[in-house]
Amino acid sequence: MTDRRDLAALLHPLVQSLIAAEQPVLAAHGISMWGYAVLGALDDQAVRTQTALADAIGADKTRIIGTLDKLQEAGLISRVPDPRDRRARLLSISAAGSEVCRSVRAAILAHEERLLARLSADERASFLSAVQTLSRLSREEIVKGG
Amino acid sequence: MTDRRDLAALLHPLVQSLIAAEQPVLAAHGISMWGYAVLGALDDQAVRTQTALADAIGADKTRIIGTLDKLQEAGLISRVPDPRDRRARLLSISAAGSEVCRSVRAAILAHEERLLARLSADERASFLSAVQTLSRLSREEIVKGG
DNA sequence: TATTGTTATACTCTATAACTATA
DNA sequence: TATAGTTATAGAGTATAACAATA
Repeated sequence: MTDRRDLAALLHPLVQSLIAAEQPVLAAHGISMWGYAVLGALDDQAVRTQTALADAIGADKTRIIGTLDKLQEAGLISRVPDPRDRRARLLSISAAGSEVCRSVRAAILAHEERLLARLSADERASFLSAVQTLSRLSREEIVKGG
Repeated sequence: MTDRRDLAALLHPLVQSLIAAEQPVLAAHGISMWGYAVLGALDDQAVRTQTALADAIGADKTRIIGTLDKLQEAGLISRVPDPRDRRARLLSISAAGSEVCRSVRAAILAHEERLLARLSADERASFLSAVQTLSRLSREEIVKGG
């Protein structure tokens, strides 16, 4: 191992910059970062409760309410009481929401491709593979050092 | 390019978990995350003003004052008015501070090594190389897509 | 007048607790 | 009594503005 700064110190500023780079794309589509996170989660599969959705994107249930209000108002998601248990809200993405999600993701990935062009083909492939492997670890696994 | 989530979405939770994993180590040495950031910056080189130090670690100048107070009180840094311009504060790390920095870094790197063991040797090397390459980019370069 | 550090203030984000409705 | 969602409140972290000292 060559001497290096810790991963958090290296990655934290990078992530902050990546988030900043996403803002213009999100603003152009009229959605927030949390709105994009919600669309991304619902694009995979519908969800039965807002609490489950919040967990899926690492947010508090109280934190996504305003986001859901806006997405619903914009017609990007559907949010209806479950007829079998009217306490719960059935959440799903609309065709328009799916289109926004795809469009935003394409723009962000295109932007990221320009950054990844700084890496060699080998580095690039291994980097993406490693990021996906590590991002599959749970917080507990990482904290414990699994 | 295989379809994937965007880098910020993949890396943000990972970084949060890495930061959480650092807390016990930092607590054991009685310093905060910002304290560790300051020690890391001063370990490379002394700095003439607090504003320059804040910039170096991506913080606001008003944000590190309490941190500097604590580090100074603990004898981990030296902080004296520049005799040639008494507005500025000459900042440098002490022997004790350097020792704490080294000790904390060693513990964090050892922890991270356990995580990186999940990657193949090839992936691991390319991942670290890529992270260091990307982390050298300025925020402007990343936002613009350089 | 400009700059460095500091303090005071306000703002944003987030979490906690209290409330409503359903079960 | 317990759960889902919502609202209200409070807390942490951060940025902005005002201030004192020095140049």
